[in-house]
Amino acid sequence: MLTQMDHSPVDIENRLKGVPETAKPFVLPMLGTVRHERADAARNRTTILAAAEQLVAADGASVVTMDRVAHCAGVGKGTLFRHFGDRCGLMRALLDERERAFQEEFIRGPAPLGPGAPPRERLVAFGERMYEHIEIQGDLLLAAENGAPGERLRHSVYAAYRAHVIALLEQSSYAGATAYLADVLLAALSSELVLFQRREQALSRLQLASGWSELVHALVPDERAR
Amino acid sequence: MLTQMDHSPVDIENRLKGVPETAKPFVLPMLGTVRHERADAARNRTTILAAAEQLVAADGASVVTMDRVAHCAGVGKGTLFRHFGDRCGLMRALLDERERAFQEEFIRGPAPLGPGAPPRERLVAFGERMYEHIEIQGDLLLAAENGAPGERLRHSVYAAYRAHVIALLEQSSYAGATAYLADVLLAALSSELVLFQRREQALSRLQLASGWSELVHALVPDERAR
DNA sequence: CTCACTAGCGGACTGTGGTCCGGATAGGCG
DNA sequence: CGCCTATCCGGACCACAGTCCGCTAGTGAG
Repeated sequence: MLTQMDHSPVDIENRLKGVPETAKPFVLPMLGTVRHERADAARNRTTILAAAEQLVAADGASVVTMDRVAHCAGVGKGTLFRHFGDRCGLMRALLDERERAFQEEFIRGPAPLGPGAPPRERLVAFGERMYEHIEIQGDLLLAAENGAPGERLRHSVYAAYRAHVIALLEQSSYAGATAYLADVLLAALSSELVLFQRREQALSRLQLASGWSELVHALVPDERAR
Repeated sequence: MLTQMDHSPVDIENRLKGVPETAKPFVLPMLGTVRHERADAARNRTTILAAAEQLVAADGASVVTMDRVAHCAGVGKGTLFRHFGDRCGLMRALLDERERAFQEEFIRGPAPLGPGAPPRERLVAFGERMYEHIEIQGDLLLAAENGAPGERLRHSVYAAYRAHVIALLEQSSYAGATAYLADVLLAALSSELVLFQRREQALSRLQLASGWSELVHALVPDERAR
């Protein structure tokens, strides 16, 4: 009917939406700081997450509907979407804690995943850790990614992985286009592909790990070669 | 109401459905032959395809709804689903002709895409041709693939690509796990990723092509090395 | 040509994701 | 303590994919 603006769940955008330029102090809140969430809202968020977690654990992520989560949490459907934007957002929120820990591991954790090991070894470890991650969170990852096509690639989680892989490639003496190669390597670790390989192709975890190691060794030069 | 069999659009399954074992001659029709489609049904199929094609050309695949196609073709919605199974099936049908030609090219066409060139060159050509394919059919490919997660990997189109790449890898003297590598290479050519690289990352076609070429050269040994 | 059989048809119906807006309320402020 | 308003709530509502089933008409047999 009017401007078909995207329905982003990001709070900042809502905040800046239709503000008439009154005497409101022109302050852009620091990114990352959340302007005081009302107590009932916070309570609802945790209630919803708990309900969702329970339902996912019981029935599997793929059959959990927003209606059921809302009903089970004792809130209206609008509340779910207010907090999480869309279904994928809710799933991502469920993954958030593990995801955060995972990122922490490869950014600041111990070698070979974290800093200290040569970049090629870190890449190998990264892939193995990602396979493990997918093994554990499989269905949830699938549910979190299956939104608009290409949405997962635009999201901050992917951006973090991408930045990490690019950094490792640059630390190695890889001569080619690092961004391109990073996307290719991450494509090899996408949950959709990996779950297909595990379930349909019946590849063992070992086969995946050795395939990945081979791949990285073929593509990424040893640090000493620089 | 009865056996909840999957709603596959494949004719063979329908054919074998609830046949009582009367005196019907026990004949398995050759695969690929379609048991006589009624004239009105065939007419409807082409009408639907024409309507869909027109709508996709006019508005883009992503906003074309089944209702609109049905209405625009002057048939009921049930008819669409009878013929094509689901939305992705319709999109795939729209792609079918080009897809067929593409496959023909790399199976029986002239070198370097077809047989005659060394496998590594054929792989490079395959990627370039795939990039071109995605360039032209982008949105339609996206619409055709965005179904249940992993469905695209289970489909015959993917299987054909996969078989082709595996064959090329085996023809080269690649020593590792060909199936794993084939999936990785195809992941690098998935329309989702490629459209992301083109549109979000603003990579040029040339950058993609050279990235791909680099990738293949790093991974696949030259034939003479065998 | 006629009949019977069944493939095919169509559109009402269901389930799900996502939107909207009138009403309720937390919590800062006087 | 009571008011005021930004914030939040809830569920009615919409759009769309996909299902179902009673009816129609094409087709092959006789």
